[in-house]
Amino acid sequence: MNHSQSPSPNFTLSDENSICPFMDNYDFTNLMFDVGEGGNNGLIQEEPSSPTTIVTGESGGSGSAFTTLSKKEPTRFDCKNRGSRDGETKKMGHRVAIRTRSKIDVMDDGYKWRKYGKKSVKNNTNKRNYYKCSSDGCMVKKRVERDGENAAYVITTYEGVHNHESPSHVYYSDLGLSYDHGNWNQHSLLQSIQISPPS
DNA sequence: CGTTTTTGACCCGCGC
DNA sequence: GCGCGGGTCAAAAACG
Repeated sequence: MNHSQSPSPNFTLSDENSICPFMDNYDFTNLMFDVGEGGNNGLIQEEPSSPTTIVTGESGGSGSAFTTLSKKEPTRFDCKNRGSRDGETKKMGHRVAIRTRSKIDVMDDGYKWRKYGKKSVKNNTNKRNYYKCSSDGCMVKKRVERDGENAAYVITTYEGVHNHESPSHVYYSDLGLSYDHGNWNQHSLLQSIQISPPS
């Protein structure tokens, strides 16, 4: 289970990869972008020229549903604000869904994730994994599931915004390095996505 | 020894 | 009101 634990460049994936695991394992073929801000239906536009689609959703309540690449089953991301438990303010953070083609299920985006659940969903023989940021006070969640039809694809959904820098960020910042090929990961991508953090 | 994973149970919203 | 689908909890095991 221990994939690349440390954000160090020395990734030791159990696979046959060794040098550049990112480029080997990750292939951002489809990213879904959904700007479900308020009322607009964040539909994805799948452009053949740039097959990069990202889906983000900001708090919601409003059905920021998006159709996934014209699949037969319209994948819908309903904002389940289960805050009624403790009467907490039902505030959900940023949401980003990314569909990638990768060999491995979980991709190391620089953050430390702790798995807290596994569930088999409908329309998908594979299981969906639920992760939570293990950083203190950071309630960012992440859900990873393989595409039912294309097992080569992995759908990763981030929910929330980190209230801290990623370990890899501080690591590389300390070393004076910048994000480059080796350190490419979703962190930089997410950074570019999360341009409008929730109030 | 502390942290994470595992796994079933529980819980909750929604549709019927 | 009930059942389904999905999300989370929590105890124990596993891991480093």
